[in-house]
Amino acid sequence: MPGPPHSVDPVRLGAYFALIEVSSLLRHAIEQQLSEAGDLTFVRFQLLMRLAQTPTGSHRMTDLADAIVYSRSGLTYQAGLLEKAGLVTRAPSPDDDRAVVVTITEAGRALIAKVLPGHEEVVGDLLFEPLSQDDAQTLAALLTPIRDHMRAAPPRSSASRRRRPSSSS
Amino acid sequence: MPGPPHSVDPVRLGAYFALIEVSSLLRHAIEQQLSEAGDLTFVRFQLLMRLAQTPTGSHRMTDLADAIVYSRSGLTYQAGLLEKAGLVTRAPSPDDDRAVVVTITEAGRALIAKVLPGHEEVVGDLLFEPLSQDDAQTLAALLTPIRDHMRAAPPRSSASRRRRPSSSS
DNA sequence: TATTGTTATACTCTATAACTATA
DNA sequence: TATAGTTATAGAGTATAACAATA
Repeated sequence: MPGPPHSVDPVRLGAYFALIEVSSLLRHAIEQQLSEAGDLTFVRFQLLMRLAQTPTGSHRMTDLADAIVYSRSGLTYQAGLLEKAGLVTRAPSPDDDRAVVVTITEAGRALIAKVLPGHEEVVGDLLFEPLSQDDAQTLAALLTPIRDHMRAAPPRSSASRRRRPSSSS
Repeated sequence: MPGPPHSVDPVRLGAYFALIEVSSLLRHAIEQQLSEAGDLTFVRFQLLMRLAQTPTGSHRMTDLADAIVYSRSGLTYQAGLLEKAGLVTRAPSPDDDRAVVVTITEAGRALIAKVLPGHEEVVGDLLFEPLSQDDAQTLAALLTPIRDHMRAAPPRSSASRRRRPSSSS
């Protein structure tokens, strides 16, 4: 019986599988902690974190969508939930009347502060426990260029809004 | 205004963020390729791959659930879809009449074969493009122990079936 | 005309609890 | 009694397409 026609580099395969598994398990654990500690999902936590990291605590909707993940409509949904919970505000941008500026509130910052220690504990226990400080450094040094590369070359995902040919009934 | 009360190790933070971002972007791209090339989701692809890797092409339901992800009911759902598509079969286990053995079909193997080249291309282009062979080796060497550690210490996730105290309605 | 964002919608997925059957 | 798996159910999340408004 034939094996795979062109066997894949086992080293890469191992790295790839481990990456998938690690991120999947990590995300699972994080979701659970965030949910228990602050009724947050990982996506909403990421959004709040991204906002909290800027001096103004603000971002445009599109920037958030590009940074975190998805479709604009998906972000509108999540931002709506955050706003409803009083964790962010949305206001028209002064610069561009089409744009909406999302800003984290005090309550949002407080929630981050409340949740962060437990979050870090999970990440520390799960991700970094088997790693030395040097290892962590190495890991960052490997992953950062990958991240930049992925960001630079949006190959299939994140095609900005497509427009169909229109016309023709 | 107070910064974070106990600033986090920036190196670890960088590694953590990069990991999240990389896996998220990668998964997005993979989902897209699998969907276009073979009408597969990543989860179902993983299930088929896991099956294809064993000599018999079989696994018990519980083993699959533990290996890939989730709740048993979630796996039942996904296995049902795979079975309906003719990619796997389900049969009672000879050893244990409670157990169900899932087996990949020829069609399942064919679909894997059809989808795999494109899959590898995406992974190669996105994940390994900025990495030397040595880098890939290093990455695997870092991630594998983490994976094993996470598997060994299921901290919050994957509590096997819990049982409430019962009684006392 | 291109871009920003929202809405409506339809669908996929996931988990919890209750249940059956076997060890 | 504990484990394997399924079912019913209910909710959350996501993307696509259509739309309104501004650049």
